Amino acid sequence: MSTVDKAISLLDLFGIDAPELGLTEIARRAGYDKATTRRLLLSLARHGFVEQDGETRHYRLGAGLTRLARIREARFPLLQTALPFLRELASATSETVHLAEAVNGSLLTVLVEHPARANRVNVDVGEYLPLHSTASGIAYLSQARDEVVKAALGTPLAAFTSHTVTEPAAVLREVAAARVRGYSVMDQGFEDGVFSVAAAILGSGGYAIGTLAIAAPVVRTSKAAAAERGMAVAAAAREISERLNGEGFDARRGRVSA
Amino acid sequence: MSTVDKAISLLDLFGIDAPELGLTEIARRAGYDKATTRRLLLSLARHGFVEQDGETRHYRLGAGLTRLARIREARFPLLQTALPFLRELASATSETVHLAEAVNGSLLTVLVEHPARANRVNVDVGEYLPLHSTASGIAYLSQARDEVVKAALGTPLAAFTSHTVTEPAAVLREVAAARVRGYSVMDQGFEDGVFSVAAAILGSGGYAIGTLAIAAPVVRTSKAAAAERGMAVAAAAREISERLNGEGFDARRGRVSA
DNA sequence: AATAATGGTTCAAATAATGAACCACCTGAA
DNA sequence: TTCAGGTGGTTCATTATTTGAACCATTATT
Repeated sequence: MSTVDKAISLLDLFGIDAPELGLTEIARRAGYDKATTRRLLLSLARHGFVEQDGETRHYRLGAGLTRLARIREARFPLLQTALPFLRELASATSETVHLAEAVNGSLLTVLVEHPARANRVNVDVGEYLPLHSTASGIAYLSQARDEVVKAALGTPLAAFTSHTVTEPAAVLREVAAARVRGYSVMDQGFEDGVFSVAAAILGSGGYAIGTLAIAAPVVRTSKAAAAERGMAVAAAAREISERLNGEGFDARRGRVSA
Repeated sequence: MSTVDKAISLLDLFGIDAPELGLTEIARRAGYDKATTRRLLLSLARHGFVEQDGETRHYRLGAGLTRLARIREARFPLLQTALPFLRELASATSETVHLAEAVNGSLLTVLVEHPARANRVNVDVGEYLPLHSTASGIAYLSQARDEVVKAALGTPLAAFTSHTVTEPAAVLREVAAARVRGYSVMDQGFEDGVFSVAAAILGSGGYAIGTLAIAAPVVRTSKAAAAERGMAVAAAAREISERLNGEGFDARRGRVSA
């Protein structure tokens, strides 16, 4: 493992649940020596990726990340483009709506809108979504390159609930169905009691770069409700893709026409 | 220079002006060998800090940054808290309003609201602001630790325009004036034709963690207008500080009371 | 006063980073 | 077709950086 990987992996220790950590704690969690850990943290701090509290001496994520994230957004305004659609869907359906982005062949939750009601599905920003057992994952695979699909189903598939489909062939059937339907459906494949629908957001190459999903308690989900939500995410995902890739983007062909 | 620093410094090559770069280009700009550069990029890509376009093979900033930036924001909601104030100020004054955050003793622009008019001051997200020659810098120093002020004025001060004040003693007088007044004033110290006012945003320790500034063309700036803008930024900065640090935050004492 | 935490530092030994030279590929020119 | 010059990407002996056990200073806690 390269030193750079070690340094960056330190950043992954900071989550919503553990926003500030001491040196010894970080070294212990990461499994590196204290001296090493400190040197890595200093490098990260030099670029504003972490910062140290003057009083407690604890470390936390720094503002340099915000800067780079905003430069990326300027180039690729996924969040900005998608946000109004998430709001709209969350308010129309009164269910949790979340946006995931493809990173290294994994899906990463980057934006969540929770409805204002007590019994709802909770999704956290920063959560990774397995490809074979979430509506988002199936939707993503339905518009991904063949190699990506092969890679995703090549390793053994984990069973998260008693409903999780773990045979690659069965997953592939779901993927194909989603491609035809325009959206994917997942009944408690990742978490018990959660029913989701999702659709892929396409990049200029015509392949999925992310997904938009609605997650609802299974008790509030009828066949009709699922279809309705599915049509809604599919429409929103299509609209987001078009805005993202500019005019002249044909969803059928999935390429920017010259 | 550590390997980690080299890797992270590659990210700094991606700006608003150069959002996508090829391998050779990156190696050339960074001054590293092509093989080295590629290995560093692969490490960064493994964590989603950069991603590679499948067709052009060019690299750009990745979605992993967004994830970490959002985790930070969850802990420290400066952008979220400040955004409505920036909007409000920009619309009330019809001038450019920008928010900067302290990173390693430098000020970094993280949020900008431009007014809907042709003749305005342009500020870019990601820009660093010199401490001695911008209204933001002076405001920051007016609420910074003594060591920070000493460090900032210890090295020779660059003259950006014919108006730039470069004698440490004169800068210190400006800093003191800003502390008394509650906001700082800068007349074309960084860019000709630009007049700015700024106020510090305080962290829970009572020291500046960032600044809020209004930048206007000097032709639209009278003494009265400057005072008015100054009062407005000061009030907004105070309000943001209070919200950020929770109730019980006393701006005078600048500490969270137990 | 002893104990056990913490953050931080040192330097010889171990390991990982480096870069010149090398492909393979593409594009435009002759 | 062939060549030149441009990509992105790879290899491996040489070299420089990273590593970590042991160390110190400080701060609670017993």
